[in-house]
Amino acid sequence: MPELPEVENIALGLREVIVGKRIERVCVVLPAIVRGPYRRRWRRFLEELCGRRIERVTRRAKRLILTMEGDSALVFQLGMTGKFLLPARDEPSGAADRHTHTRLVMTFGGGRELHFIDVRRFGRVWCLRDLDPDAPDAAMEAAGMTPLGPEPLLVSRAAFAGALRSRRPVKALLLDQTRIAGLGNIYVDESLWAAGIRPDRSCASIAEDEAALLLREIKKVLRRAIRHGGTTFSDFRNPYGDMGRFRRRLKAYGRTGEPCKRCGTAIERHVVAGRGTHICPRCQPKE
DNA sequence: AGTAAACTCCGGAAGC
DNA sequence: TGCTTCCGGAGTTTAC
Repeated sequence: MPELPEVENIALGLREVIVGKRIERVCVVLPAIVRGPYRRRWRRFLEELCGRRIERVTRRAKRLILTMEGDSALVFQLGMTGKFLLPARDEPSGAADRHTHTRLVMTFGGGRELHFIDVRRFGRVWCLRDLDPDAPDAAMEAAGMTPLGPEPLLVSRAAFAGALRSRRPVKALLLDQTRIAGLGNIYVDESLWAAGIRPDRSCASIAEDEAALLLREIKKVLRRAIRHGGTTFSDFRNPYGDMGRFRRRLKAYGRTGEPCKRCGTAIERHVVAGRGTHICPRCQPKE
């Protein structure tokens, strides 16, 4: 599942290849993924992109943003299984994956292609105008996209404490993209394990120093995951087809029954906020 | 209004 | 072999 670190790595990988490239054509294989004001006029919107250069490849939370000359933009939300692939220049589109689950293909001058692939079809792409890549929220909200909370790597301690003002379970808050934007199931479980906080605890029970610790651990986990290329749990790949290397460094997520890396107690799996949740019952005590 | 749970989309994987 | 169930990011709906 692509969360913030995976999308950051996708952006890094795409940036070095496609920035400055001129779009020759965009082929939408599955029109149902297109959203926004141009949802029903995407053909025309995408035709207008032809001949323009890609100016920026950026990330906002789990969204990947391609900004073109003239401030038109494509914003991708990858859902569970969305990924990008940059087939090597001469590769004759061979992978079976590519034929059956490719949802959109951009072709650049020189013949280089970018494929958006998404098995589960939860991924979406928004066609936007007048997007400032350094402040994309205004354009995204104007197009009807759900407003996003602050970036976890940039948010201040005070703003984070504010985001936690609630009586809901802390895990529910961390997954709520309108409160804080970019975390998903994997990194929420990892951060809560690192901070020694039980995911089902009410935010109201979390003291100021615990919140500060939690934020520090969130930032540490995200930075390490970014550095290691993200986590491949089932099928994440970067645009070159490489797996993330962070999986073997996970401390809680997906380790049900295995010994806690801190105390040796078996990791347990529960359901919190409707999600599979991994905890060490000893390191993450009740209240 | 805030919250929570249920339901929707979808197909691979796991279980029977 | 073939069926059923599970899973989840995010949006919507329903109920308190």
